[in-house]
Amino acid sequence: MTDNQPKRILVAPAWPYASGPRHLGHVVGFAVPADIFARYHRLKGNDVLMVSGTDEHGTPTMVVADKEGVSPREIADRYNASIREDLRDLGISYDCFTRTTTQNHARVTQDIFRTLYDNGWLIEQTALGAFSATTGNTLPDRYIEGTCPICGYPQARGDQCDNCGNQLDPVDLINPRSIIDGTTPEFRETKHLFLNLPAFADRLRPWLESKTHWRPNVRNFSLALVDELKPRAMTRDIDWGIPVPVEGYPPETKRIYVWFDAVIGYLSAAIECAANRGEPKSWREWWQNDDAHHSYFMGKDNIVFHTIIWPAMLLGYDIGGEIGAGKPLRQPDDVVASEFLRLGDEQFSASRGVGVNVRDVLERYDPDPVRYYLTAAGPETQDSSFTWAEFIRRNNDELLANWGNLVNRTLTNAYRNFGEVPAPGELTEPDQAVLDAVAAAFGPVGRLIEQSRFKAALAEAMSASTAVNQYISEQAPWSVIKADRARAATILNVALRCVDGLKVLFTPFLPFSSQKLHELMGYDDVLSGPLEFREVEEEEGARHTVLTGDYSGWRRGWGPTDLPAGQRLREPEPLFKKLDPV
RNA sequence: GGCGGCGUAGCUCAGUCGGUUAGAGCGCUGCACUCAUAAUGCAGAGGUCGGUGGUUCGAGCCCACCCGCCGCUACCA
Repeated sequence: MTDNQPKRILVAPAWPYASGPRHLGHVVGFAVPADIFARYHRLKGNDVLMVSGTDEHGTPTMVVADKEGVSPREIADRYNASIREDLRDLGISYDCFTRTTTQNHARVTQDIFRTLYDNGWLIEQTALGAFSATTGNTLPDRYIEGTCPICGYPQARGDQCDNCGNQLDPVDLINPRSIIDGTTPEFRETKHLFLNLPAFADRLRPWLESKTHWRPNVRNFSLALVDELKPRAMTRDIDWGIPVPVEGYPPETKRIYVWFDAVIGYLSAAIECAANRGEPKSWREWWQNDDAHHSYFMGKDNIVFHTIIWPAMLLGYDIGGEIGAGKPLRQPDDVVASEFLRLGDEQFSASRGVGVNVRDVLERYDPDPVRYYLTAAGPETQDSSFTWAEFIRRNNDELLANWGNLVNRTLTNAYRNFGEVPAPGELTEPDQAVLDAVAAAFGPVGRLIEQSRFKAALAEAMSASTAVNQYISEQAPWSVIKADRARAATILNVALRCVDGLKVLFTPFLPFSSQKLHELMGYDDVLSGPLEFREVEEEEGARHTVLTGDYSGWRRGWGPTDLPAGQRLREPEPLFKKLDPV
């Protein structure tokens, strides 16, 4: 990715589960890093395709639906709508943020499932499963509670006893009960189709070993798994999900495992996006192109699905059925997993009500301070804690004090004294040095973004901002102008050009304030525009709404700008609000 | 239990293949400036790099053990 040829970059952020509102711990992992990466590559001139959507099938959606006495579809609809609004308001620039309940997604999923079955990678096995006595649905191990057969702890979970730490089988629990409604689960034999993961181990291992540029946590974790692979069931005893395209698996009782279809979303959403644009074959430029690059973004809990299961599915699908049409599909080039965000010293947990919902934050604060915080203080290499006090402090003492203040003092000086970008005279050595410093920041910041080192990239951009603050303090145009207006014009011209360059440097991280600054600088075009919802129609009147944007009209160019002297400035206003300490 | 991670300045964290006086941001102290949302700039104080013992000419980085915290352990994502 270091040459100058435009590249096809697939940005693949994990699919948020449509079973409830998403909190900061979710978006810090998949949304914000992916968006920084996507926006950077767009600025650089690459062909970015960022696709994802809400993950709507599976047990968690059903559990929520059962609790509320509504259909799973109703839950999925509700949270698809709220999650895509959260993501729009955070400025996550998806080319297509769709959902897994589309006809397109079902078609692609079934093609892959059927092809894996025909190729012999899905094998039928029977296992003892737990079922809810009231609904007849599968009861995942975690939803069963009982007395631990080892230590006698009365609230052991089906998979593990929280008291003695032993791993359990729900069948062995004394007095088992469903945590959903308290009834005793039924255990009976059930057949499923298992993906033969061990059969791929010898191809996955060297592939993983070759990924030396991955974050160590992702690579090491995956390599540890690859030697102990067991076949994994890809069907479930539920009636909410994509029907199994194999005989003997009626949709009334059996559906495809939610994770099987969720990872396929990266492919099906690319196909949908192409169709929505009226170029139905264009997705192949990303998926069947040796020069393309695929980067996946997620929390660490999703690693196994992206480094083992999805690659195995792609290997098994090989040159494909209907979708592949004779050519293999591209494997992940990078899998970027974040660690976990804690709330103070507690783990975020949707089920225990510990967390800060994206919506709650965005109702009180602008998106860029939130993005700044999640990038600067996010759990990039180890778990980190969110606190409101830290959020306020980062906003006031870093974002506003350094970058916001630089913009404000520069624009205020220039606007008040000249009303436009003043024409420069001859440049002094310090003038050239600060311009060079800003220009020189693009290389490292870009490289760090490409390496998924977003924290360091943002710090690098901030230090470039510091350099310009230093320059202005040393040159003191407010003082110079009293005796030498021409020299003050030169200083402010240089400062404005620096700010204009920094604006681009900050755009991937802070798209909203960068666009606002773009306008204050007197530009009329779009650096980073609004995202939008579009309705998509499928067969028989089925409709859904996708989050997208018209990125083709956004300004390109990863480097210093060519700010024209004489360009009228607009009346300055602060980019960021000072927040009251909590 | 097994596997893995973490413990570096008051706070949050960087420290790539072990190599000169251990870094950053914020906070703190002093000075300067006063264009700017009291925001900026300069200077400075502050760490026996969790503990113990090893390997090495040399260890924050490697090894062993110990203490503390955490995650994963796959039909919950």
